[in-house]
Amino acid sequence: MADIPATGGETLLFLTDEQLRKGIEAMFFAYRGFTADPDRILEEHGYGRAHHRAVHFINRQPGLTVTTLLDVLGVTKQSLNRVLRTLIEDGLVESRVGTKDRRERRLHLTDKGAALERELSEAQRGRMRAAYRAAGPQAVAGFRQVLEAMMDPQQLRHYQSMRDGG
Amino acid sequence: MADIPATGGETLLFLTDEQLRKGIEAMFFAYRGFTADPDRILEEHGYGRAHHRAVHFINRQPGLTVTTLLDVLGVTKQSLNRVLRTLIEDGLVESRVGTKDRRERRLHLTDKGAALERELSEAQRGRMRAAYRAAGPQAVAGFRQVLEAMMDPQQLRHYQSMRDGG
DNA sequence: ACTTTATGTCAGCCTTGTTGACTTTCCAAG
DNA sequence: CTTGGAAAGTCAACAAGGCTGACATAAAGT
Repeated sequence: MADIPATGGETLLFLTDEQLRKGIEAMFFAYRGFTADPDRILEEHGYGRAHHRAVHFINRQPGLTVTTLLDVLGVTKQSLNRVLRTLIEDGLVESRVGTKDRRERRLHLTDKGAALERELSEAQRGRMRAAYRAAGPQAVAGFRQVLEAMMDPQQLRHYQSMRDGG
Repeated sequence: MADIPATGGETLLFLTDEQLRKGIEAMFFAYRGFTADPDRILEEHGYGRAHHRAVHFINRQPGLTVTTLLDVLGVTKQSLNRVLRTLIEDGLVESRVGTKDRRERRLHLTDKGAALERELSEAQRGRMRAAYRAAGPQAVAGFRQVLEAMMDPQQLRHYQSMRDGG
């Protein structure tokens, strides 16, 4: 990337519109690749991306409430409920009444749900792993820095709420 | 990131599932931020993301044919046509019969279309610029390396077909 | 003349998002 | 104990934007 040393020691970027547009299109095309493998698997099972997202976050944080999941996903409860209902009906997700507050529904994956989650995330991790290996460790660090800086503060909060594996 | 030097001089990454999952969620949350600003603007104008994508690529490559645009966007002609028709009716896009091959329709933005494109891309570039500045030049290079490695070969082809501003 | 390509269009379907209205359950404060 | 409000679920209706299939037209190529 074109950059020039600044007087203070840090570097200043030449952020031309062309460079920024390149970054924008990189996001667009890469996101397509990012979802391509799970999409294929989901189609075989008769599910969509919305199901993937639900299953992913339930797996990440077993026992989370519907409200929490709504907040993370950023959709309406009606929209989520449609997805959640089919997952529960199909026996992938279990909805347990909260022990302390019995209005809450604590969401868990069943064995069947965990199996689908594994299938989906293995495919997605496979591509991510390949991209990481191809780009190298320094690139990976930069990748995550830029993505984090691109998030809305609310989203960043959800992102950071996890234990970090690296 | 955790990495260990290998015997050959290159580095081997510890690609734990946790690290990969973090990268996956970074993509998910960042993509939401990435589309948030244009989405707001589009809504004011009564358009959707599909219109944004069409306008973006027509602006990038004025005079491109419908078939080319279909290939870049990766949707069906029926789907694109619906979007393209409203853009032409609203006077944002002009469809000119090809001079050499008169079956082709060459797509161009009108002044009005270019104005919307500018409004959208300025918002999106604004966020991208802020993220780039926050992360620094080295991070930006890594960001693009990982994204490129994540694309499908076909998508990579479209991505690379452009002149690179950096 | 015939085939193929590029484009457009109609009809219908699905997923996944939305809003609005309403109910049930249940915790917690008065 | 009653009541307010939060959590959850449900029904209806709608829109955007994907998809398939079928078909029409114009123009290019063989």
